[in-house]
Amino acid sequence: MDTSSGDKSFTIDLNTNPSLQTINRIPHEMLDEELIRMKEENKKLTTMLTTLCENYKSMHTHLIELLQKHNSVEDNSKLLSRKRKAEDDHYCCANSEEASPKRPREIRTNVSTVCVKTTPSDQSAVVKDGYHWRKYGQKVTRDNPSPRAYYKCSFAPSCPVKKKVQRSVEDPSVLVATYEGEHNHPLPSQAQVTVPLINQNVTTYLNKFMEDIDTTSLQQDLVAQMAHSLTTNPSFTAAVAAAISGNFFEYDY
DNA sequence: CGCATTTGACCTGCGC
DNA sequence: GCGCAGGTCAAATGCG
Repeated sequence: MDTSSGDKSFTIDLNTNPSLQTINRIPHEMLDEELIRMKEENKKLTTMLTTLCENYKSMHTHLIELLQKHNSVEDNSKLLSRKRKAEDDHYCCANSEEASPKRPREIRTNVSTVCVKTTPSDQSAVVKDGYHWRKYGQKVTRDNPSPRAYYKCSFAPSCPVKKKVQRSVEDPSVLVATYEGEHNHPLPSQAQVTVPLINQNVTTYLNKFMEDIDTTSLQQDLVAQMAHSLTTNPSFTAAVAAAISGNFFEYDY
């Protein structure tokens, strides 16, 4: 793969169907060499992962700072309704498992928001996340002409999880789903799961952040490193495939 | 017939 | 206390 070209498509052939008979015919010395190479690749990947985690941490810290600034500005704005302010408090504490001190009666746990891109022809406010939901209400809110739908998890009668789904004001093709609570049962089905775009709070920050950095060079560097590590070593891809198929421990370390 | 959805009424919290 | 807005309930309705 030529990462220096303008082609932004990125595919990795993991060689997921290696012939184990071929592997068995490889001399022992070569296997040792491959093992050493794999360890080196593993080190590289570990280093990359560490770097990514550090970048994520710094971005997360930056995000929290920006959100705090953003909320302080909005608190001073008299244009917002009282309920909207309450929602901002709620979003501020999303995923932090902190209840608002102003609302001790209402304990919100594990609140998360996801955005899901839909096709323009798809007018249904349905987010396929693998769980079974029963719609129990719909309301048109003041700040959004699109109706907000209220769902309860219907897979288990005792499951307390609720979901609100509403189309985004900025982009009607984007469904914003807010989940409250935690499922007390396993995921019934992994099939037909709609891939969420990203946490809504992160979206705003990332849009600004990505304007400030050289995304092209960053992406090219990352892609080049990952592609090089993964594709130049057939043994690595064979080992990955073996691990996936459950044969990883057949390797004699 | 049973279940899910719809929708108007009602409840609740909050600011003035 | 009143009004507003979001959230929930439950009877009516639709559908397979």
